[in-house]
Amino acid sequence: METDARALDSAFMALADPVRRSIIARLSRGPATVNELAEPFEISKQAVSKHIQVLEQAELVTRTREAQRRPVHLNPARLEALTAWIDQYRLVREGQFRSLDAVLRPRAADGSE
Amino acid sequence: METDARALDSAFMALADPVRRSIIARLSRGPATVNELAEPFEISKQAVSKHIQVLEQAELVTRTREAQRRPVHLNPARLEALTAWIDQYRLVREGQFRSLDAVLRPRAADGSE
DNA sequence: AGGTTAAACAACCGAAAGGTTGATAAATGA
DNA sequence: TCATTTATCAACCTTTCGGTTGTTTAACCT
Repeated sequence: METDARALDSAFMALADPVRRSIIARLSRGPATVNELAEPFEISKQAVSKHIQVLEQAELVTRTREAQRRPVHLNPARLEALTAWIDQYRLVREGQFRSLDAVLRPRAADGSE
Repeated sequence: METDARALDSAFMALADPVRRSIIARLSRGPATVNELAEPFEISKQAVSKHIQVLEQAELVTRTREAQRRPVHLNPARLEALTAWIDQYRLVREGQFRSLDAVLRPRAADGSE
């Protein structure tokens, strides 16, 4: 399954921040509201809200509605897409040879993703 | 076992760019010089050189010296560190439905997986 | 030595990231 | 109805990113 380049851009970028990774870690234990997610951090709730928007645009999390709250849920499928991308190079490298790569990735030679 | 936060910052950030991911893809087929890496792109060689510096600081690649050339090599160990980070949350999530979700949403129906 | 090739260094620019404060919207509940 | 809770929207500011062009450094080859 070929993941779109923009999707990878936004997902990797979203994970390139300790606050957002911490939010992911928290959500792996179950959904949480913005207030709950903001609590451990020194920064403002608005800042955390922005971080959640970044994660949402990257489709790493989704949100539902419940009264005034908007619980945030982890989307493990996106995380899998990232490991899938990484693994294709991590694993290919094991064999170290171009021929193996040709077998695994019968594609153009210019490093398309 | 906990990878340093700064290392994750720089590594995920480095992968959040299509040019740099393409360079990783190319290097998975073996080392290459800056000129070779720059060739497929429209941007200047200096720009590619900067991209390589970003990858190098993230320790996703290393460089050796060979006459005037400075071949760039992939560092698969860093890629593994990233999948290791992702996997700890991707896998934990499998069994998670209770906790806050059950408390906050007695009539849950999200079907996001 | 002089010329060529490979690549980094440096200064600069526009756009985007990450933060702030203040105002607003939406649903709840007294 | 009206205050409260929850969270977003809107400006704004500063720093970083990704790109440019121009200038050096470093090693090679006659």
